[in-house]
Amino acid sequence: MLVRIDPGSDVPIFDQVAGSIRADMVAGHIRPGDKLAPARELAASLQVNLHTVLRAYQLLREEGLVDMRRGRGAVATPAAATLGELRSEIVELSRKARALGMPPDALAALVRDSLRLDAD
Amino acid sequence: MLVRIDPGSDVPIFDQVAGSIRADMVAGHIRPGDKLAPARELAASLQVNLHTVLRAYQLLREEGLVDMRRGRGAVATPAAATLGELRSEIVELSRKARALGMPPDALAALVRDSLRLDAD
DNA sequence: CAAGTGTTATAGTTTTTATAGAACAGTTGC
DNA sequence: GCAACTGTTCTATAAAAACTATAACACTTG
Repeated sequence: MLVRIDPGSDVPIFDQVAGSIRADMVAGHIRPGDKLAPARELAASLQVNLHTVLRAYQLLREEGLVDMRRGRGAVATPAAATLGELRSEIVELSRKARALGMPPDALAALVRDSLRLDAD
Repeated sequence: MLVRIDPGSDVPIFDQVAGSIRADMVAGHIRPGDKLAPARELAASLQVNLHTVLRAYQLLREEGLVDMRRGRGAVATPAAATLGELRSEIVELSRKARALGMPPDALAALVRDSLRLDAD
């Protein structure tokens, strides 16, 4: 599990960490049953505080993507696999948006709002 | 131009305003050449500070979606029309994500990261 | 029982967001 | 020309969110 963050980004670190892990689930690099890196260990490797990583992990848990228990660590759930079903759509959308020169944050906000609305 | 915001949301107001306007561009409700509401006027109707609305407008300008000049106001650019090309993809992705019970913020982060990466 | 895990609590600093008021500088239309 | 309206810039403040730091706690595994 390789997590990358950009300290200079305006996106919160905990959000970047969660996003990086979600991307690995979509790509199939993280599959159900796989253990995530221990929070303390990941925090050290990213040179970030333990709580920042834990917040990312808890965000993923709220989304049903990981199971967490003290002593056992964080483990990817079956829901992590269903994420892969979105892969082709996301790739296609990204491709078109890139061709239009659309900034990532703008497209993300667009998708977020679309999903938030009751009907499309 | 109808702008809706949710004061209780965790999404910043300026981001919601920009998002609402982008959504109108995707839907074709705002077309190139259309004038956006004057910042002071929109701020008053949303009961929000002038600077908050201006920040949203300037965000859209940085994305090339609007032209702004003092005295003349904010006007949608040709880029606002190309946004509509993304409509079907966004709708389809939202539909699938909703079926998977995916939270809007999680999907948004996924799309954002996908677009940010050099290659898919 | 020891080592490793997430959990909780408290505290403090930094950054971001949002507000407020004022003055400035272009544009438009009378 | 000028009055009204536009975004722009500036200073200042308050509130909220993000991040760090430290410590203690509780469950799991070997």
